[in-house]
Amino acid sequence: MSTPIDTRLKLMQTATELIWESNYDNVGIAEICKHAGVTKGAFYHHFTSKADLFVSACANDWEHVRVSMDEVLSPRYTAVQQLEKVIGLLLQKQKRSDGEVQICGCPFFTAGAQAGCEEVEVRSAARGMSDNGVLYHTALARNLQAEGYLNRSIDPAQTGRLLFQFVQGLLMHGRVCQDFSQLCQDLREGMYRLLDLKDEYRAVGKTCCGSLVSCACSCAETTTDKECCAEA
Amino acid sequence: MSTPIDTRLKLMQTATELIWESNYDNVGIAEICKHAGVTKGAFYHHFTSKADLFVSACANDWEHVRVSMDEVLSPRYTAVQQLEKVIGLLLQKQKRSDGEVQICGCPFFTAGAQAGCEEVEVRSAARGMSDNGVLYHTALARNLQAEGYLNRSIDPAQTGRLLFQFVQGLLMHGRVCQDFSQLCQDLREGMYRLLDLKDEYRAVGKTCCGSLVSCACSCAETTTDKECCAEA
DNA sequence: TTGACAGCATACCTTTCGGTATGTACCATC
DNA sequence: GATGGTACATACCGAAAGGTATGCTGTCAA
Repeated sequence: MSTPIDTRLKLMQTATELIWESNYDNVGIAEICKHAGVTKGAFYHHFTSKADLFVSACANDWEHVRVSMDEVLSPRYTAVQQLEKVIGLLLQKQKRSDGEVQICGCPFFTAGAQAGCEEVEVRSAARGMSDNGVLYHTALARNLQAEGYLNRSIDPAQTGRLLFQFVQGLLMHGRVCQDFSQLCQDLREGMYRLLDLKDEYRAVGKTCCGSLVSCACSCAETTTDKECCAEA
Repeated sequence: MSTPIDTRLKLMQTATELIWESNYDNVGIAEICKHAGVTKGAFYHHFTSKADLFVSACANDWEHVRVSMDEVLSPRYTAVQQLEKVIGLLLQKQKRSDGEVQICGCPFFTAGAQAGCEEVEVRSAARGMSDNGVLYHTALARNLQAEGYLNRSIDPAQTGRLLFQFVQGLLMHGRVCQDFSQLCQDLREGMYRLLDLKDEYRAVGKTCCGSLVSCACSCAETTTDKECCAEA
């Protein structure tokens, strides 16, 4: 017995999943409905269009991410701890519901960048997600600077953008290559360099995976450490 | 009077243009044909499928980029000159045929990252483009290190990846935001940081645009300096 | 002169897409 | 027990997609 709100949620979650693993244009409404176990009638009862679903799914997903990010950027943690936890969250996100690793990047941002000039709602939703991402990376950069972890004086806003842009590019590249252990190394090293983090606070990137990654993943608290970097 | 090779070339170029400004899934064969001024019959005479056209267009475009990159990475230039010229090339690429600035990123790489699990040819072509990009950025990083422009000892291969990933993310982000002057600043600053380029070789990023960018653009040799960063 | 083939043009096919129109089961309210 | 609204289900639609079948036309070797 499912309530209307369940149906709505299921549609958003299914859309997120499918678009994540493929892309906006390539995932049809029929496919989403089939995977969600509902009919088209139900779909158009809850959403006015495919774009509407996308925007809603964006908001829904961001709400989850935001909660995690707020937790991770809590003042309880030092800025370096925050950094490591953000890295952990990012890696954690690149896993499917079945636990298998599949690097998909950010479906919403990707969709926004992909969608041509048309579909303004989709683009603006993606842009909103992008702004959110930059905002949180900016906060992270600001914290790191304020607590004296950085070698240079930086512009937090610009650094936030750089971090976000790098992460997105990294994930896109990971999507093509599907090399998770390399993704781990590159993510860490890239962020360190963009921030110009002081050497003593850099985790030894050489050994990558293993304890480092599992440590990073564990902060996401949804899976055990073991399965995080199995191929290492 | 157009020769068969003209038709083939026109189709590839048109496909590159349209996909560049939109995306692979969203651009139809009919649209490409219309813009190229040929019919579907002509299209399927030269290409077996849409994916085939994409792969061919990839190769064709890369051939042009490669020539530019080989020129830019010539030993005639110092490594910092090479770096500035690469930056110029990247910015130069973000302009349409009509001269207007439109940040579109790399159509091939984007397509590869976007295309779901299907269309293996498309994915592998995009991956090839990605490998090419990494290769050349690696060479750039190696040169910079060899000539002593960097503060730290780096792994050129990893740094090449980081640079490429960052650039792709930057361009995707630019695609969403369409802020060219910010793109200029961020591109330069991001690359400097990822390389950890010595301070004395960093162009003053604060003033961005203006002479810096036009200088960078001029190396592409296809347009005058004036129109490069008009809104500055 | 003619056959053959490259290089197209035109018409059409099938599938799939986003979206709609309409019907129905259910539950609360009066 | 009639009414009305919510929450769907089913059937269908027009448009556009990628791709095909076939016919025309110019060129060139035999």
